Amino acid sequence: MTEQENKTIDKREQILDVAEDLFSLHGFEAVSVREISKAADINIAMISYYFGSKEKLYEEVVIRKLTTSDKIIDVISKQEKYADKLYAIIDLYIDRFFANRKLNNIIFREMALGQRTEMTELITERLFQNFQIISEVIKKGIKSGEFNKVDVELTATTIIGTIKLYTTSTPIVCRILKINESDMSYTNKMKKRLSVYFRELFSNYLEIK
Amino acid sequence: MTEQENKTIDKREQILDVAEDLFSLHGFEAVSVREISKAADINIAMISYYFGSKEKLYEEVVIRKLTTSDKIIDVISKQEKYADKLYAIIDLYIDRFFANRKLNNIIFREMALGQRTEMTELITERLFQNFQIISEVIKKGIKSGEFNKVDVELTATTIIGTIKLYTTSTPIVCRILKINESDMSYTNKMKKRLSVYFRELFSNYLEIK
DNA sequence: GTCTATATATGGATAGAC
DNA sequence: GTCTATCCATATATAGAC
Repeated sequence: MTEQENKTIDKREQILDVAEDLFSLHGFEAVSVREISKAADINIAMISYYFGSKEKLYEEVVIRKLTTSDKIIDVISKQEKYADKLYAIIDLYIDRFFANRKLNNIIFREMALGQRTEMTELITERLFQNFQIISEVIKKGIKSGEFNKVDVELTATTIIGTIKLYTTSTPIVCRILKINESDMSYTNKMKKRLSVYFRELFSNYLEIK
Repeated sequence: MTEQENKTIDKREQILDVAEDLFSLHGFEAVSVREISKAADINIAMISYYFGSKEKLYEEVVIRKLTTSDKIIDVISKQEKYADKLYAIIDLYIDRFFANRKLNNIIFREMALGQRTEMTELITERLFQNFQIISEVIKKGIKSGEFNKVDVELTATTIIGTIKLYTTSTPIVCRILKINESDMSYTNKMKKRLSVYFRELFSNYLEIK
């Protein structure tokens, strides 16, 4: 790879990062390519040059992180008990949701709009896989006799729904937990607290004592 | 009230209903006043006439349903056990979230944007009240010895988070539950299922046996 | 690859006739 | 209250010079 090619990729990534920030903060329609070009410190024409259009840029912002390969199977296989498998997945999802907060904002807004496009199909597919993984573990746990017979789908949505609320509705969550919104140091404490909470919740609901 | 006044109120309400639909479907920025006026079958100039601006119209769409008085206190007081109080609140919230699906879409999108405006303050305040009511019941239940000592705030967010996922991420939920998205008859079944699920979940987690 | 200048469309809002 | 016509700001996208 030549230095020039490297530079080009950097520029592209730089634009994508800035765009992700802005789209996450204000939504697709509210952000202009002018803003993006200004924030990314590039000429406005470069966005058309690199991506073709604002819409294509938006799609690439979403898709680039959606297609990263999954190492979740490894995480699961390391644990013997189904409960531990589940908790390992939950911890992984907590990490991911907090790390990809911005992208999640974009994704779930797109979901809420509920318009069928190529992109929403891709997102739905991806989120569905997450649910499938959780559901599978719970189902197998039930079959093995380790878990109670519970509503598998709703249990899975409780996990996603609760974590999602924490990463996409910051103002209200900060209000509830009496945290200063500008103080982002709470993230780690929050992740730990969520992790502990799910263990307590499901050790009562799921695990047969 | 004269007939003319009545007609005016109807027109206003009509515009507000149509606007709520469109804002919920596409978001504030993506909807033009031209679209709204067309869909509401009124002249475009009437929106300025009635509301002053697009933004004011948007605010009124949100605020009009946010200021309805609460009968939640009645619902709680009818129940003796804290568990039954909690389940009564949950059922009420399930009803409300499903009934106000469109508005919730708008509200939580506004939350996700996380920009401090007069309106978001109002929304945050309102949502916070919901959390407070749930939290209070759980706290009192713990104090009375009826409930286990749990993470009160996270338990409350699980309730809201799970219900919210069902009403704001329809495509993925339909996918999970293997429901046809266009078939809206599932709503009642879904509400019942959620209600039963929360009872099972919390009878294990909260209630001391 | 990078820039300026511009074509073109669409948006919100309102002046002024009725 | 209702409408048409129009103003003006801002948007995306691109042609063409360098």
